[in-house]
Amino acid sequence: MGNTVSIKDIARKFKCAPSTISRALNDHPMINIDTRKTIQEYANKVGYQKNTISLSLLNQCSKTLGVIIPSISHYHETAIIEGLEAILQPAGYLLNICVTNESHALEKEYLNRLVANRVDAICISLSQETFDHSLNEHIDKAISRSLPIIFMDRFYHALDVDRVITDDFKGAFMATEHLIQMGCQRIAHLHGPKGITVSQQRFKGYEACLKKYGREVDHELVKQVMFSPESGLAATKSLLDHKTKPDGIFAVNDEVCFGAMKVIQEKNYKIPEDIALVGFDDIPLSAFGPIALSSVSRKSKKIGEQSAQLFLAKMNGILEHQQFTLEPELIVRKSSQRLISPRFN
Amino acid sequence: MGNTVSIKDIARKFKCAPSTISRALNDHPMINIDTRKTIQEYANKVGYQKNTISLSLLNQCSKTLGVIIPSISHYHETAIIEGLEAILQPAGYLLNICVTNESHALEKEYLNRLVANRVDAICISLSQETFDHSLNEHIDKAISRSLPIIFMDRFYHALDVDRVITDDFKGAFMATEHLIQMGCQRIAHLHGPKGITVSQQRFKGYEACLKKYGREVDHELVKQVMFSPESGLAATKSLLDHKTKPDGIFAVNDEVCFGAMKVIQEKNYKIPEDIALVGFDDIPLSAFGPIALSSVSRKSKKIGEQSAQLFLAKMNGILEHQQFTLEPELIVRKSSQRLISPRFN
DNA sequence: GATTCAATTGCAAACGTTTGCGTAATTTTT
DNA sequence: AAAAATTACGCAAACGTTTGCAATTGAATC
Repeated sequence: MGNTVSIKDIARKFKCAPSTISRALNDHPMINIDTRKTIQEYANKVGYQKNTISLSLLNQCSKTLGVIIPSISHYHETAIIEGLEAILQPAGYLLNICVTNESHALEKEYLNRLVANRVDAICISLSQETFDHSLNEHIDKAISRSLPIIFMDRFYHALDVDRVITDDFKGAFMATEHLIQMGCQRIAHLHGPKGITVSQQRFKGYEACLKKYGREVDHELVKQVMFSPESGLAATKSLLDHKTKPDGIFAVNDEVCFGAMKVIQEKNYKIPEDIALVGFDDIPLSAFGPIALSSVSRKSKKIGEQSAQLFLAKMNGILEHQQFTLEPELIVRKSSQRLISPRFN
Repeated sequence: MGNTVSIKDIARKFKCAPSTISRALNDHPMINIDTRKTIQEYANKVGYQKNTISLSLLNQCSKTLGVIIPSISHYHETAIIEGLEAILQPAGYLLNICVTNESHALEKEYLNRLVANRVDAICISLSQETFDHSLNEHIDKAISRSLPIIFMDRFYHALDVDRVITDDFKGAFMATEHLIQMGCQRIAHLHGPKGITVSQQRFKGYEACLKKYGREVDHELVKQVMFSPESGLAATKSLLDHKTKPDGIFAVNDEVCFGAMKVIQEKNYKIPEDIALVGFDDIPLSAFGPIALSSVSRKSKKIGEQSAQLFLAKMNGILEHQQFTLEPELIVRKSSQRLISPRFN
């Protein structure tokens, strides 16, 4: 830092006003063309780099987007970040990424820090704790200072906000319907963590689909899991230990399915003949598990791209709130593609 | 933004100087205790939030760390970010995360942008293109302006720099030695992308271990891959199509192994009996693949934590360059744990 | 030769906050 | 009652950059 050179330094060197240097560096026609060139060359030589901080202060805009996410260890979140960067890098923005680990306290802390840093907007996926305890004054406060907040995936109420989500309900419906069409009679559901919108929506889609086909949700067949293979394994084990085994499982995400596949194979059931399996997220490894896994893609990267575009629209003064709901897509692979009728019928 | 309230606004309200407000909000004893309370309450009521940008300008430090990584789609990178955040969040820092997609142009662009934003330091893992063409003037320039640069994993020469890496050589050596001890005679290596340090180091470790046991590298058994399961599948297929098949494979990472396992099973070879397999990175799904995968853990989160601590040391004025080399750990699972002798002997 | 005009450049304020120093006003000490 | 000390606050500069406006210079016009 000691050797950072500023416009003032250059001005001293040339014995002229900082404003002249500023204009010269910005190629302002007001400045003599030769003067401009000379100054630009000198600035280049001494490695002058514009200080964006002073600009942020002046223009009241930091060219930075705050991103708050509950976790960064799954494909979905990293794909969102890739989508955000794909759009915002060319637009000259930087990303301040904050991971809350599903903690409400951290979410609040980070939100404050981003506001203090005057990010131009915040893209947020709420933490589980924020849901569980409806602790959302921090969000309301941020909105009330007219800082654009864009919700990704998880939003805490149906208020008039900006958001980009996937139609989880529909995705779950499609997955369940697919299992039914594959001849599954007892379709279990590995239900995600309680408070989270996506868990709830996926359960509702599952429920609605069963209802459409004249079936009821059998609560013996619904197990709650975390978003991890270990959790999926444990839950599936308890499903298999039960007297009425499932012949199909729709799980809240793919990692959970990897755990499920493990224990199903250990118990020598065949996938998909005995138990058909559909996950959610379509992670890059889904085709490379024990059995190629069928999965609902929620267009994770697209969520990032769409959020970024919504953000850019906000920056251009479009103030109306917008809601985007992306269409999920069912990717059918071996884990649910039955060629023979199920053993338990 | 319209309704952000500043110290000056509050000063107008109380008909006093901004300096008084500033001191009051910072609980400076110079200010009358009652005045302080009154001002603090008012500030709280109107939702005053300190503008950190002005502070950054004043203090010449932005409380932000720039992070430049080539990709964000693997466990390793996200774990690094988790490690960085674990240490830097409590210290009051924010992260500016930039993903280069292995592009030199983007790396350069992001580096400039971070410098312009006056981040306090940069943690960087160089892009492949930067290696391939030795395009590192941008790094030298950044270092010459005495901006602390901490290299993670990939560093471009043995210069006196700050860096935190895993001993890839040793990890590869351990993996190869393990395969030898499991009775493997023809150990193949799925070699990562050419230019990258980690690929080279892992190959060297593999090579050195073979040499230790009086063997030569058989270049028919070394295939180059990208860091993806698809690439691993293709490379393994070509290995298996060859007349002299391997009975052990050490792969540059776990994703590659997932591809390898797929094709090995399709061809009805047994893992680990016919072909034993060891990967690298120990991703969360490694135990949940087709076969529980043995893998070298490179302590990804630890790299982030150590880098963060090195950064904090720099912020505290420790100027000497430091190099940390973390010890890898071999996690043995089923994919390499042979109970019977190999079929091809 | 006075006036107008164009071409360059400088001045100063602004963004929000902190901080050393100066200065009142009040209290304590002699 | 005068001197000294304490308390509480204001002034102004600083960080780096931009920008409207004023000012200077020189040349062109009448």
